[in-house]
Amino acid sequence: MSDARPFEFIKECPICKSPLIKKDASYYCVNEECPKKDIESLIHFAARDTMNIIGLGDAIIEDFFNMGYIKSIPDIYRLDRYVEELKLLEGFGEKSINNLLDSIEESKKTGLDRLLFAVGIRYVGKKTGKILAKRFKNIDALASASFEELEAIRDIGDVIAQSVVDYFNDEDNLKMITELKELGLNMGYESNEVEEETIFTGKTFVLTGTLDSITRDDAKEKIENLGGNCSGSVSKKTDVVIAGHDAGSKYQKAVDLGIEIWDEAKFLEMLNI
DNA sequence: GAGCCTCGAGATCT
DNA sequence: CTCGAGGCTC
Repeated sequence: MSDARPFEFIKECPICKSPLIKKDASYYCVNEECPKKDIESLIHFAARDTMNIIGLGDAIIEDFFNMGYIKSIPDIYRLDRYVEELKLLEGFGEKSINNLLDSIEESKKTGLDRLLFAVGIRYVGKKTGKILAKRFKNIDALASASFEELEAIRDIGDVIAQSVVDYFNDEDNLKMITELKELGLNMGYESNEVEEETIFTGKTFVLTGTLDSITRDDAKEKIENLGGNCSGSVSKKTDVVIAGHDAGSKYQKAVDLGIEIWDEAKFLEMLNI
């Protein structure tokens, strides 16, 4: 790639035929109006880490988008209008559609932290969503927060503060939030974290290697619910490294830095308070 | 010492 | 991205 040009055209977007540009390791369509962006934002919304709607994966979202059933995020919660029609689609039946609608209904309860991540506010991901949800408790309080108020929060700097202010100043975004509220989505946040101190409280953990009895995501969630933090890399700020089998460089670094190491058995024992 | 800048480390974002 | 450390100026 030549440095003289701002970007290099590679190929065309399969959806709208506009050129694609390469940014980091991925290709992006230059067309701001490209429907692929809408599809991707819907996929992100329904994904496991966000609203966790089972039965609404990327392929089905793309199909439903192209067929006109889901054009926007609120449309997901209006899908029940088409229930009889959907059951007739190839590959769907009574049971799969009912399961899908159940999962959509269930996702309404999810809560503000994941909802903030799901709607795609720039720089607001899983962690920042939780920080904001915890601090403001409901979406109206967040929507009326000032830049100064946001920037004063730990781990929120000027860039994220501005991004949040901009998001809630946008009429389209506000309209969508209102619709979601009317459709019955939970716009509040109740912490499921334990109040009392645990061995995990305030400590930073790093997971490495393979754990047999629990997935990495579940382990992370449990640690966080018990008041701990998880990070991806070992540093002098790491308190404990949890090492499954076949652990690699992170294990070695923990040894070098003299950081406490728990094996899976020790970790399970600690979870079992 | 307050104010401003740059830089690196660590963590996060989609 | 955020933030704190360290250097520099006034």
